[in-house]
Amino acid sequence: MTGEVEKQFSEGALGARRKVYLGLMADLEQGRIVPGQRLVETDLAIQFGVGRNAVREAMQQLAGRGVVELTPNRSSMVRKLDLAETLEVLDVADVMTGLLARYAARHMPGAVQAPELAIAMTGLEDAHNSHDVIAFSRARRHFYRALLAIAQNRELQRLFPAIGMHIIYSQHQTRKLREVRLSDYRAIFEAVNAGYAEAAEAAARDHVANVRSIIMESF
Amino acid sequence: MTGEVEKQFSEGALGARRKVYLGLMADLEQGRIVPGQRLVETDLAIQFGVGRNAVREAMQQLAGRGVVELTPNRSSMVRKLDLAETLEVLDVADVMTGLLARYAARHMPGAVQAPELAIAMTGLEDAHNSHDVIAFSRARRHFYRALLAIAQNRELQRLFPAIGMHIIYSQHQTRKLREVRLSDYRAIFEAVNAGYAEAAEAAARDHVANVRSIIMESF
DNA sequence: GGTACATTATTGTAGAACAATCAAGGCAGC
DNA sequence: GCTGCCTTGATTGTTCTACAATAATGTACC
Repeated sequence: MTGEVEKQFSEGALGARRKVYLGLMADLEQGRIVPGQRLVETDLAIQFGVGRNAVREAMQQLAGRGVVELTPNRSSMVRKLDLAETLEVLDVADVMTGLLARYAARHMPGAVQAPELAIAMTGLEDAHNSHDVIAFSRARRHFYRALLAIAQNRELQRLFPAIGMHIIYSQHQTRKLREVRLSDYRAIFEAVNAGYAEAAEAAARDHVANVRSIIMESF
Repeated sequence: MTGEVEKQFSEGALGARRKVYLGLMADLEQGRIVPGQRLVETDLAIQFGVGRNAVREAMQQLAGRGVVELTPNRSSMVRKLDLAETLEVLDVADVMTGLLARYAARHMPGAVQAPELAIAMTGLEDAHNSHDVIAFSRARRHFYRALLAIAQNRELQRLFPAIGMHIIYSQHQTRKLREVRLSDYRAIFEAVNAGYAEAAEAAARDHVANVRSIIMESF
């Protein structure tokens, strides 16, 4: 509700590394850091109130997730994608999102997480109507989280968030990459909800294709 | 040629973190560590002659690659997959390997890395004939590396090795998961070499399906 | 104005130190 | 003998200091 830094949970019960990791992820989602930006270890250590070790461990984690790029003896950078690499990311996202939707639909009948998906869908609509870009990003994250929970595939849960979509969203937040998408999400939602695996996969891949074409126009 | 620890390059010019990372990956491939094994930070630090910091950074990297599992306040473990999670990994491997083969085939015409793939294929046959399980693992890694180089997709290059196949291979090294595979690899090789994208994808996915059924028998 | 050199900023690495947590063994009580 | 608590040891989590190595920047000299 407030403009505050979204302290994930009740208190600072988080470990130091996790604090940095979550902090930077939130910073990216909310535009406080941008692709291409240089991240200096000591600055981050001071900013998050942790030791430099913890920062370095978090950077390894973030690099694995495709959020930052590490080059020896150089400051790490928030990953920045040119058009070519953006399309490469989308090629991977295509098959992975398709897999996600297919499995979510398959496991939907009787899934205990079904309500969460419906809530996430509503949140997506609310955020869309509010024209709040950041709220929409968060809602989208919740939506995918619900899909992943339903899909019941631990390897997919591990790897899907490692796809460079975070960066793509961050680089194109300001663009009009939002109109087309709500209907996309609804199509995915309904196919998954109905348990239509083939339709869900198709909707998911259509969505990625839509994102791709919008990006190609506006790049 | 020798049974030595495969010092990747000429000398110890590697950084400390990388030394631990590559060392543990080699240890896994060569069976010196096995899924389920506990890894103690201080031991590794002594073993590789580096500081504990470097070990912890390497563990973050390895966790991102799906090689170890980190649980707070507990020693990290080499990831171990039960049958269910093995199948989940294979579901992801299915679409990702298919994507890899399709793109490799698409970019094959005129690819400068074409010879490397042929060499890798030969190495695979040699290793198979020699009945050396470890040599076969290395050859298989070279084969996929060549495919990734040809496929020209940086996101795939980043994510594909993060799929938990390392662990699957490690857990089933001793089984007869080897007879069927050489012909699989040859099928992929020939489709890719000919530039037949559809056939390459099909061959790759058939291969994963074969691995799956062999594992399901012998589990 | 450009090249060589000095300076600064930053990362890479090791190590000490201590708190926090978990696992295991031992001891007491029933 | 069994159960449950408690002590103890092993290990991780974390910060700090220190210094070497490297890259980026600025400066003086020609």
